[in-house]
Amino acid sequence: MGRKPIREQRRRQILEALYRCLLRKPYRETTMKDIGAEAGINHAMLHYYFRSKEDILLCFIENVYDRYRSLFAREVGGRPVKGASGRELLGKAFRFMNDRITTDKGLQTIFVEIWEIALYNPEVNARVKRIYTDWIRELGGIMQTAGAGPATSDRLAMSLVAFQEGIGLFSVFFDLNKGETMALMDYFQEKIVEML
Amino acid sequence: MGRKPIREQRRRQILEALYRCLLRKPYRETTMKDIGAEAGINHAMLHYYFRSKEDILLCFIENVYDRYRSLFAREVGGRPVKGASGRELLGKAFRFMNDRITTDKGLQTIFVEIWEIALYNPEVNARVKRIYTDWIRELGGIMQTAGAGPATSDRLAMSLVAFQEGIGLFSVFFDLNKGETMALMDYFQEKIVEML
Amino acid sequence: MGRKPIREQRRRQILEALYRCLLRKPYRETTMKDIGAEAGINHAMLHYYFRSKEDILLCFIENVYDRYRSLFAREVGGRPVKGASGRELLGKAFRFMNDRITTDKGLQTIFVEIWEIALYNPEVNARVKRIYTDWIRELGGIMQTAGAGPATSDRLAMSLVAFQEGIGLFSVFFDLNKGETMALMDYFQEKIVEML
Amino acid sequence: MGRKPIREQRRRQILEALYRCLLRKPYRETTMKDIGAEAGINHAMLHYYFRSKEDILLCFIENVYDRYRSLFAREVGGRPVKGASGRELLGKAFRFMNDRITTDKGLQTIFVEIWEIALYNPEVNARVKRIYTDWIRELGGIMQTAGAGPATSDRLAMSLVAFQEGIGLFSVFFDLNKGETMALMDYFQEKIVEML
DNA sequence: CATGAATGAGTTTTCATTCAT
DNA sequence: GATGAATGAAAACTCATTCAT
Repeated sequence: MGRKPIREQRRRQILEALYRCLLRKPYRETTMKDIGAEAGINHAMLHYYFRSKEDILLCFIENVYDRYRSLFAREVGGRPVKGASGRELLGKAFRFMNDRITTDKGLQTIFVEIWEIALYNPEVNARVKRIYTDWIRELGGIMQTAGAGPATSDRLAMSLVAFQEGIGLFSVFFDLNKGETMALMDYFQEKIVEML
Repeated sequence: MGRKPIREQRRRQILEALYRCLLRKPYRETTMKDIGAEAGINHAMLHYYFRSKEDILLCFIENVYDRYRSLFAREVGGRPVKGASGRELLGKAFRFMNDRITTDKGLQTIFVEIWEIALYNPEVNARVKRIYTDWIRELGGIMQTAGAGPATSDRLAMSLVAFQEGIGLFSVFFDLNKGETMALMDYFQEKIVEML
Repeated sequence: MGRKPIREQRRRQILEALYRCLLRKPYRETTMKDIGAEAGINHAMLHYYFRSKEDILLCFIENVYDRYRSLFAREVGGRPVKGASGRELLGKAFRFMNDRITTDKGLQTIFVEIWEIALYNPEVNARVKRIYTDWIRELGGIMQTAGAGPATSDRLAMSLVAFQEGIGLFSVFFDLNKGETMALMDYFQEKIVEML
Repeated sequence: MGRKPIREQRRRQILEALYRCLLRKPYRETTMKDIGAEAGINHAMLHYYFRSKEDILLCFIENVYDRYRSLFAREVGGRPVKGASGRELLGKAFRFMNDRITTDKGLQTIFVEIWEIALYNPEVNARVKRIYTDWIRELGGIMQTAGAGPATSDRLAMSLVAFQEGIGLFSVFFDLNKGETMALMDYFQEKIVEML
């Protein structure tokens, strides 16, 4: 009885459609119809699977965040893996940031979009703030394992993430290629390692 | 001074109104009526003084840019002023960035807004790109006067501006106070000076 | 009793669900999903048991009418029961009206709803008209047994039912309690008895 | 400069259009487009002259009320006019009710509509309640001038208005002609006069 | 019988832009 | 120049009904 529950798949389809839409148009100019078309789904169905357009966005943000968290856990490992020194861990974290985040122009583009929305949308704001807070805390923790004092590591982590976001922004605007972007990041990151 | 033709005066009023509007709402939610009301001008007149809503935005960006260029010229001096050593000039430039730009939350908010629009709007994009290019070039030039080689100065300038934008973004999101923001900037800027 | 075919059971469930829904929302804001949820039945099934939303309403009205007819038959007796004088019968009828109808705020609320729908929906209109016609005729008949001439009894019955509906309406709007409502009814009804 | 301010005229046009619309369709099935078409005005303009569809309705109710209040003042006179005995005044009031309200089928139709909306819409409810309260108070006042004690007059006035509304409702449903409707009203009203 | 999925038409509302005076 | 009025296109969201399993 009843159809195969296809709910989760459809929701994913829609979230992925939003991702692709945001690569072409700002969120506010992306209509429900656009998202539906991109997902190959009647636009009325979007309201069946999500409460509202904003709900889609919120889930989308959550989704992106989760994806990267688990990617990070897989590639870097949240806690210092046995045998890996703090420095090695920090190196891995930097590589992750550079490789998976800062040089992913699509992702950066979407993040600029999300920052902007977060300026005046409290729900989005809360989520964005949490993402950055988590990220900074995570990085700070790793820096401590690599030998930094608590006060320094906090400030350094925040600076580093800010720097990363700035570079990400520029890589989009100046259409930097991966090499250029990484060079900018590397240089700074090396300095940081030296400071520890 | 000679009284300005009313046209210029009105245009300025409108651009200033947009500034205030953008402190409250995103551009795309700001209506022509909002801008008109804020400027104390009938909204139909906005089309008399500007071609379109986008035209207002474009002029607005130009305007902001000009304002800061001339402020910079006044406070720092575009060219190494006779008698000022390169290092001193760089210090002044840093102080300008920190004081007038990065710690001005309103300005930073508006910049986040503009970045986002620039992502998908070619006209805005061109203007924003030019602003950052100029700014990086300017800073690079000063760094050279302060002793950096041309290659290093370019990269450093870009990194510094990226960093600045990242910190500006965070100062908005985490609602950092002036002191906190400046501390983050200073720390990095000192390192840069050391590197020269 | 023999267990009722499930179909009838389900239909009843749905009609009762509509009753409860109408206590919370107007018919036109009540969705099929609402009714389904209230009945504990998948909303698509409503179309299996009824032709359409309107069909549910139509059956609902019939249902309410039948319920009150049989209640009336039980409590008052449709025909002058042997041994009961006309006046006694009329008294019972009045008591029924006051007790079971006019002071039942839920029922009155739903009736206001139904009047309104009947204004523009011919099917509903026909049913509502029949209900009032029957009711007036019934009451008129009783009045005749109580001694009124045919012409007087018709007019009196209609007036009385009109009055009853008016008071029912007010009891909802002014949130009159049972005592207040009955006092208003009683007073008028006594006058009527005197007129016979 | 500027156009002739046509605001009030347009608002009236729209309100009148709503009146005509409500004679054909329930409020909830009346679309803004319907009202616009009926008024001969682009439907987007309705939002220029009124905040929302509900705002139109609210103003409409207010408007109807005002119209009848001033009509009443003109035809009956709010206060016992010098030389007019209480009985005469009461007679005039009854004539007004019968002539202008209860036998106006369009008005009664619209009132049924409004009652229904008032059931679940607090704003409309408040206005409707106020209208009836005022009306009952007014009538009660006149009854006192005609000799009734305060307690009796209150109850009588409420009963009379309830009766009136009931008859109005029936005149719509049974499509009574003016004569029939008035006969029903008159009979009861005479009784009332006798009771004073 | 039952159910989640799908559709299509429709509703209110918004807004940049233009018009008429 | 200035202003209120007008337009038309579009957006988010809703829902009765039907479909597929």
